[in-house]
Formats: sequence, C-alpha cells, structure tokens
Amino acid sequence: MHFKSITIKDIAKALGLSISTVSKALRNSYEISEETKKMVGDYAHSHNYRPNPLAQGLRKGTSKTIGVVVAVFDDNFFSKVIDGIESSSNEHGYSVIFTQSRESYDKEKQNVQTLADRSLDGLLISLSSGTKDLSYLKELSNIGLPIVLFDRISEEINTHKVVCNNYKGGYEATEHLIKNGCKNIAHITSNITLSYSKEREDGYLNALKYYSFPIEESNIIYCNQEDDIYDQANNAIDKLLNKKNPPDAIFCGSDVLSTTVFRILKKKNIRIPEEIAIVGFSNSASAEAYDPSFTTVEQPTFEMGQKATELLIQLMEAKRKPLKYDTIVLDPVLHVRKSSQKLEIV
Amino acid sequence: MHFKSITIKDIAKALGLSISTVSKALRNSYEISEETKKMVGDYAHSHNYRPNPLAQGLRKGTSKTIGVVVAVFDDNFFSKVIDGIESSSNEHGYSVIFTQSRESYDKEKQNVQTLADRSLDGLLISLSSGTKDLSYLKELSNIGLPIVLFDRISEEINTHKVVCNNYKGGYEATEHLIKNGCKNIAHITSNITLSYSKEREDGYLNALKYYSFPIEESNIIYCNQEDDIYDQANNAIDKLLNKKNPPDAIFCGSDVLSTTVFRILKKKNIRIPEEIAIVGFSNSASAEAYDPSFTTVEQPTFEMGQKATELLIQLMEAKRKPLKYDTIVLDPVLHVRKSSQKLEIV
DNA sequence: CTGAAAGCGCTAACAG
DNA sequence: CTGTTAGCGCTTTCAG
Repeated sequence: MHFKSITIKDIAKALGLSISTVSKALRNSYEISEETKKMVGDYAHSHNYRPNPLAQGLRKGTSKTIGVVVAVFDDNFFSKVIDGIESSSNEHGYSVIFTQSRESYDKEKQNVQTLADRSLDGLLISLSSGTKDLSYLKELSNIGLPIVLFDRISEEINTHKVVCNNYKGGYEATEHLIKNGCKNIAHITSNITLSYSKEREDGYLNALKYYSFPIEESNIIYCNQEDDIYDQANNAIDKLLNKKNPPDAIFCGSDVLSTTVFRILKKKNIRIPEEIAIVGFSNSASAEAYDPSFTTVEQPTFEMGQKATELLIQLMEAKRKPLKYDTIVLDPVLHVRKSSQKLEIV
Repeated sequence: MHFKSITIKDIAKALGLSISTVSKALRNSYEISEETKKMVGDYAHSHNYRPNPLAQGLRKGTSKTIGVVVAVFDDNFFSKVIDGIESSSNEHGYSVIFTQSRESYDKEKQNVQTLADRSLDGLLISLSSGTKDLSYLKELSNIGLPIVLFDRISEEINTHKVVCNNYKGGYEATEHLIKNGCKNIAHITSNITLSYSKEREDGYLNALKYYSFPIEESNIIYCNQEDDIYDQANNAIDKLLNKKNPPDAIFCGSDVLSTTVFRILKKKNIRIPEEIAIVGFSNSASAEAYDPSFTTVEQPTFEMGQKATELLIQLMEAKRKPLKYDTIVLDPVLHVRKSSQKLEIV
C-alpha cells in the first residue's frame, strides 16, 4: 500500500498533450502558449497534482534537502539553533532533515550515513562529544558534499564554520565573578575534545591571569558528556568541595552542565551565591526563574543556525569550490543575575 | 556542483558485467554465483558504493521515510516524544524528517505539504493549536498516505491515535490540590481547540464536582498559544488576582503555560504555595530545581513517540487498510513536590 | 547463472 | 509552439 498522486503523464493523457509539453507548461516555459499553460495549470491544480520530488531529484541530481546533525534536540542551545536553520532554509526553499547524535560517535556516523544515503544537497553538523576520527566526514567532503560545521567544530576539516566567541564568553564570565568578590573560582566543563571547551577554558585562564589570580589545576574538572551527566557533575562538585581550599565560585562551561550543577548545589543545600557563586554557559529560558536567578553566558543561537544555513546554501549553489573558507564568530552575551552576586548590593 | 558517488553502472563497467547482474549480486539474489557476488561485493565495498535512494525510491515507490510535524522542538514534551519516534524508527530502518508548526495552522499545512512532496511513506502529526480545518489532512489520508496522530488529535480524522489520559491527569492534579487544603482552585489552560485542553478541563471539573466544590467560570482561563505566551499568562494571572475572591491554587493545563505561570507568580512575589499553590502539566526536567520545587503531571512522552511510530509502521507495511483504527491511551504520572503543599508537613 | 530491456516520473536537447 | 527521445540509477521480468 503506497500513496500515489497524479503524474504528469496522467495530465498529458487526459488533455491529449505530450508529456514534455505538460512538463514545460507546468514550468512556465516560454515556448508554450498561454492557452495550453492555462489548460494544463487548471487541470493540474484541480486534480491536486504535485511533482514527484524523487523523480525531480533523480533527474536534476539535487534534492533541495539539507541534513542536520546536532547532539540533542532537547537542549536550550540546539533547539534554538534549529529554529534558525529552519527559518533560513525555508526562506530559500530547502527542506531540512534533522537527526541527533546523542553525543555518540557511532550514532553520529550512522546519522551522517543515513542522511548521505538520502542524497541530500548539503550537511550541517555540530560534532558529538564522542567524536574523534573525522575521516568519514572528510571523505564525504572530498567527494563533493557541501558541509558546514557549527558550534562544535574541528580544525581537521576544511570548510565554512560558525561558532560563538567562546573565549570571550569564558573570559567575561570569570572576570564578572572576580569583580563580584570571588577569590577561588573553579571551572567545570565538558570533554576537552569539544572545540568550545578549550576556548572557554582559555578565557577562564586568561581572566585569572589578567587579575593575577593563581591558577589551580585541581579547580578545573572535565565531565564526560557521553556518560550520565548528573553523576559526572555530582562527582565534580564533591571533588571541589572536598579540597583543602574549596572554591567560592564555579564557572560552568556547557549548557547541560550549568543547569545540572545548579540543581545539585541546591540539592546539597549549598547557598548560592553566598557559599558558592555560579555562572553558567546556558541558553535556558528559565534561568531567571531559578532561585536564585541564574547568571548565564548566552549564545546567539538563532543567528548561528541562520548563518550556518546561509553559508551552506552558498556552498551548495556555487558553481565551484570557493577559494577560501570562512569561520564566522558570533558574540555571546553575559546576563548578570543573582547567582553570581556575592557582594551585597546596596 | 553536486556530490556523486559511484553507481551500479560503474561497477558493471569496471567488472565487465551487466547492470542487472550487479544489481542482483548486490541484493544477494539466488540466481547469482557466489563468485560473482563476492567480486561485486568487494568492489562495491572498496569503492564505497552506496545505492542512490532516490532511484530506489522512484523504482520501488517507497522512500522508507517518515515525516513528523510537532508544534515546537524546543519543548520538554515534544523533544522527548521525538526521542521515542527516532528510537522506534531507527529500529525499523526508517529515516525521519522533523518539522515544527510553531502553533500556526499555515505553517503546519505548509510543512505537511513539504513533507508529502518528499514522497514519504507515512506521517506522524500533533496538531497545532491554530488548526481547525483538517480537510487538507483528510485529503492526504484519502489518497492513501498513512497518518498517525498523537497528543493533539482530532475526531475528524479516522486513523490510529496515541494520547495521554488527560482526563485522569486533570482529575488527579485537582484532587491533589483539594486534599492539600486548597479551597478555590483556578485553571489556566491553552486553546480549547486543542484536544487535550477539553479533557484536562473535564478532569478538573469532575474533581471539583466530586468533592462538592463550587465551579466558577471565572476561574477558568484560556490562553492562546499562537500569541505571546508570556503576555497571555500574565493577563490570566492578573484577571484571577483581581477577582473578589482570588484563587488560592492554580492548575495549569499545558507545559509552556505551567513554567510560564510559575515564573510570573515568582516575579510578582507571590508566595508559592502559601498564597497560591500550583500544579502544572509539564515534563520539564528542572521542575524539581524550581523554588519551590514544582508539582507536575508528567506524560509518558518517550513511550508516546514509540507507540505512535509503531502504529504508523504497522499501517505503512500493511497490505490493506485495517478494519478498525485504535486510539491508545497512556497514563500520566503526578509528581508531588513542594509547590502544591499548602498544608504544613509535620 | 547472466544479460537485455522496460519503466518508475521527470527534464532537456533536439526536431518538427 | 508542440512532440520525440534519451536518460537520471535502480529493480525486475523475461530471455538466453
């Protein structure tokens, strides 16, 4: 059982025309008379004709489809990037197929394969935290599949990229904590394999350096996003609290980690910001509903999705490979709320 | 510029075989010698051959693709339903295309059209709150496209459906508030056009009735999900607070509304649950991080996605239309937390 | 066991 | 202005 709609052939037969005439009439070719066009158009419309995209794709060698791989849909960050992607693709007449890697390298690879199998015109991907070997992507790129990386990128693959200024976000978050009287700032972040982790950490380190704060290695803890995030965060916090000189502030380097760490601190009845101040990298809409309201570094998500899509479309519609590839860097915004305000506000 | 991989024809030429022999060898036909199969298989593998799905689809009249329309990706409820859909589809070898209607009837219609244009094998849809006229869906259903509705369903269209027991959720939420000493329970919910609104409201009404509480029409307020949800919720709360006898509890009938109402109450410095107790219909993971922790009715989202997908696959793979269509009803779970506990816990 | 040929629905030379 | 034809990559009779 399969659903079928009327074909160009049916129209031709019904109207006593040739298939190609109908095809041309439908595509509004200059070589078809207005009369015929109208006749064909009317018939097609009233019979609810829709061109078979498979046939069109097969013929034209293009599917007008973009494939997208993100880590997870259920995420404040990615969901908004997706909105940006959708908005921009629809505008340009592209359909989008979304898949999630769930931070697994295998699933990511499989997803890309599935997408490539559907013969798409281009790929938008944010690497999973489990990803190390990019050869499968490079191969696809080499045989000509246009690819744009966003958020979690890699040096290994040479193409357009869109990222947030993670360094700046990390620097500003840390500087903000310093200016609010924090003396011993810890950093909980995700796998160092993720491109942004290193950058955010660098921002954190340089802010400490600039304000002549000592740098303690034991204050930086990496969490493996592939494993249970709650356990990971919980261990990280325990480790920090059990230090001889436990931190009085934490800067969290990823969205999930931020909300998770926050939740755990509350569960442990640690007073925020009095005992521990906290700043997170997060796009959570409910950050301000938290108690206390959660100071966050917010990324320009929607814009990131749009930009990535635009670059991809540019790539797909170009006649030849571009001379050079761009990496677009978007600025994050620090939203100061209560969770980081250690000093009394008078 | 388009990306191409090697075709069956290339293999045939390279190996000095005919196209059909290669095709059969690849599909492991019994009429091909083991020797040839091995040769073809090896060549295909080493040259990274992947069948062109467009051609396969065109030929076989099937695309092994499921289209999905939800209201929004960025939603605690839908994101998990999507996980369920993905899991189940992958298991059965189907690709999935996701789109969001953003609660707009026009966008929903357009999405379905886009999806249908990609000649998919089946459609999974949760109606937008703006949807009233279902004729476009009925048409597709009539020409044979398998469709399964979930969460936001409609009587108008005769097919498999998967929903939550919304009546039960509404009843239990209300009953719980009553048992916790609330005397005047309001209900803020979404458009009455959504199938679940009516059911949750009925649960609310019947619980009041059962416990001999008076029913006040002014205690029930509908919010239009298409418009700005914050404004809508804000107006609703203002209306309730300005009553002669303002409520001492609110039962929220949808996920977005729940978290939004909660946020607004806090912003207005209304003490929860002392002044107003609140129970929401929500799948938010951070419900317990709220202050006070948020009592919620949680829906079996993942399962809903799975079930819907299974029913759809069943429909797609059936030789003929089923004799009758099922409506599967899944039970929600009430998570009692602090936001609803008006009575002192001793 | 292997091959030739038709056809899925559509587009695009090329003729007329 | 309209029609004929070939072909996109693949599967599937039907012949050999």
